[in-house]
Amino acid sequence: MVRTKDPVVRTLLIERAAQMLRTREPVTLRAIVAGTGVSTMAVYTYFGGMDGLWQATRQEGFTRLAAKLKAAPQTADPVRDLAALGAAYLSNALANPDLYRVMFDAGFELGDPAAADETLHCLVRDIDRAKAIGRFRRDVDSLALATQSWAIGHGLVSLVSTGPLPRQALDHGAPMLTALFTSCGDDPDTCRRSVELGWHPEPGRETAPVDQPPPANT
Amino acid sequence: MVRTKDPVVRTLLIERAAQMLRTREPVTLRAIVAGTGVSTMAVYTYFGGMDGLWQATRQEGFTRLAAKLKAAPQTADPVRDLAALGAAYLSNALANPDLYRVMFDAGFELGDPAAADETLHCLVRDIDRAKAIGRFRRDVDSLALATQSWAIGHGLVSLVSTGPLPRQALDHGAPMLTALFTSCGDDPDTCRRSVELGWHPEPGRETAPVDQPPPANT
DNA sequence: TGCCTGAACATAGCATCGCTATGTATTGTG
DNA sequence: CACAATACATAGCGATGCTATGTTCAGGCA
Repeated sequence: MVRTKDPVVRTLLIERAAQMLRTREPVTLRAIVAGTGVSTMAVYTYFGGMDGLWQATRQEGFTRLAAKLKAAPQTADPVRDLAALGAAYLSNALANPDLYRVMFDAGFELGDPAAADETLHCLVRDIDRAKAIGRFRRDVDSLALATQSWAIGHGLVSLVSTGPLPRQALDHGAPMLTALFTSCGDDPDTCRRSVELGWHPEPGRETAPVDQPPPANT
Repeated sequence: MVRTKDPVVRTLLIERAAQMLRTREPVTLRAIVAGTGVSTMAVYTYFGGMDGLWQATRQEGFTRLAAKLKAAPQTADPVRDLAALGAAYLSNALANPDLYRVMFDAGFELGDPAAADETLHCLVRDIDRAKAIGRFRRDVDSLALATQSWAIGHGLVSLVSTGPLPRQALDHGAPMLTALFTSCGDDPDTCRRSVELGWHPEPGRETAPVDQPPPANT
């Protein structure tokens, strides 16, 4: 029994909520605290209620996404790196589909809005690099292009993860990004090759970077 | 009190659920039947439970979308018409944001999958027209391009309607569609003009085709 | 040392949720 | 006109999120 308000209990509850989200169990107050040894009151002292828990879970989703994007490879080809960011985005969303859904569910505000901005900044940085080396025109609005790339990734993964499209539809990402980047001034063939390189993770690295085991035994 | 299993009660319940969705009230069984004079059992005799009601509501969302897309103007310029379909898609989603969210929420299957396919078919038809008149290359996969256009629209409207992006971010749709269609062989400048024409509804027609009044007084 | 205050937690209970078992009224049919 | 079937209302069950109240322990002070 921990006396001081330790972050141990806090992360314990968040991870338990994420786990129940992952295993498709109904995430209820009583079910969350059932296996932890703490009482229902802990959720209220730590998060102020279920909404606070959802908000914290949402934050956790953005944190994991930021970590995934930060771990994306950085090469001399910014267009390739942009495609790699897109692939990492989709990979993260598919690895944590329920966390991803919570991230973009309405009704809850984000505790720290900087987490979402940081996501966009990763894209903006590579876009600026592409402009610097002449791949993209200098009059390209970096933030706008980053937003458009985000919309492509989000649209694809939403329609696939919890929507009507099959998983194979994610392959549309490469030609879509190629079309978008080409419209920013990149040479079509060069762009296509760069995007293909970044989009498909090279064999040898982690091809299925799931940070939690699939729910096989539960 | 209707004796025979009339569709009147059925649509009454669906519209009541949609209304409560729209006004952000918590959509509960008891709240739905509160003002209608029918009992909670009606939901079970008509829909088999709340899941059935959600499914029917989802179907209603697709039906409205199909109607909106069918009402989109048809001109001699198929690329313009494609952009108009995209604009109609966004317009419908913004006019019924909660219905739209239910449409793509996981956990519920669609009663009639043809409704979703019909949506895509509207796009495919105009894409085929564009191929027929030489705007798009003949080797373009119509279904793939339709899916990609759908992903763009869905991604944009998801991030705006219930997400972190401001409404103004919808303007990204035009350059994104232009980039996509240009990659299919259309001339960049011609494509941009066509998309602009279809994207922005001409003044004089209905510019805000909301089929329900905005919740101003509630 | 002994007590006292306040924070951190457990316990019990409330209003409400979705859902179902049961009762009641109406319609069609012989 | 009696009977079966259907459509609906009522009451209640288990479970939910949440809160009011009780209980335990850390740490300051005489």
